[in-house]
Amino acid sequence: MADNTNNNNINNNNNKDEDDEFKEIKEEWIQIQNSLKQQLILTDNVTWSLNELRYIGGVDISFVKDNNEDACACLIVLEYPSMNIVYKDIGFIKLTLPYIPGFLAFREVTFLMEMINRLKSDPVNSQYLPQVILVDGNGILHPRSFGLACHLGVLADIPTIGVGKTPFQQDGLNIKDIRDQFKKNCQNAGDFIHLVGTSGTIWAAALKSHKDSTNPIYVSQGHKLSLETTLNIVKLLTLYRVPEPIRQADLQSRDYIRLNFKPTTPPNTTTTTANK
DNA sequence: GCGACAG
DNA sequence: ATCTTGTCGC
Repeated sequence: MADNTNNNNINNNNNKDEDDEFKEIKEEWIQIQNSLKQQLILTDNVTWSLNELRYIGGVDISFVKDNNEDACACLIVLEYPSMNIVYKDIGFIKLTLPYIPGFLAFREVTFLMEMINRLKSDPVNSQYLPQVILVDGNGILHPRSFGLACHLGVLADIPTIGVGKTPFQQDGLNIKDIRDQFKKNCQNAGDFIHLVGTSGTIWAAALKSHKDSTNPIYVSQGHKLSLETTLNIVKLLTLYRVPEPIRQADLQSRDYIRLNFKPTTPPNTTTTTANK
């Protein structure tokens, strides 16, 4: 009865933390996404044409600082081309899962689906069900070609677009090369470069969305849209660096937290005296 | 051993 | 994601 209970490997205590504390759950999640991936469509698969684009959704989740479970989820529907907000679903949520790089969908997608399903079943507002949803996170620009935008699109069966502010570096993609090419080739708003991996895969586009933007946004296919159509839609909806549906969802959810979040235990645990 | 790692 | 002031320009 010695104390060498886990000696399957000879030297396994020189790594960072534990050896992948999420290894089990990751394997499970990969299987789930592999299954969903069979339903993913990366060509134009919509009944409308661009000049019939009217209702566009944007989703985002904002977080409370120093707090791992309280957050605010928001679904915005904009009318194009007026850009008026015609529908808003916003409220606090309780996060249950951590952020694990490459697995953002599992942390956020259930809350996004709740909002979409609420709209789908709303007798008054279901007319505003968006024709396409812009997602704060990548689409196929992802280690397993299935980012949050893809995951949400398949579950909701709605066309989606992934919009990221930082890219995954995979398949030979490299942030320095991307920035160099971007700086060289993208001078005006609307200019973009394709992100082509070593394998020849076109993962996304780095888009100069606004004339004053130094950094690109990374636009990748989510579901049911070609990259070309995806980019055309993003360009139509961009007034600032971040496309308006996502920008509005972000602004609204941040405001909501600032105005409505009440800490349960204020940082006043020291003084219980001196009230007169 | 080292770098990368959406939000 | 969040922490933060100013600053440059239209």
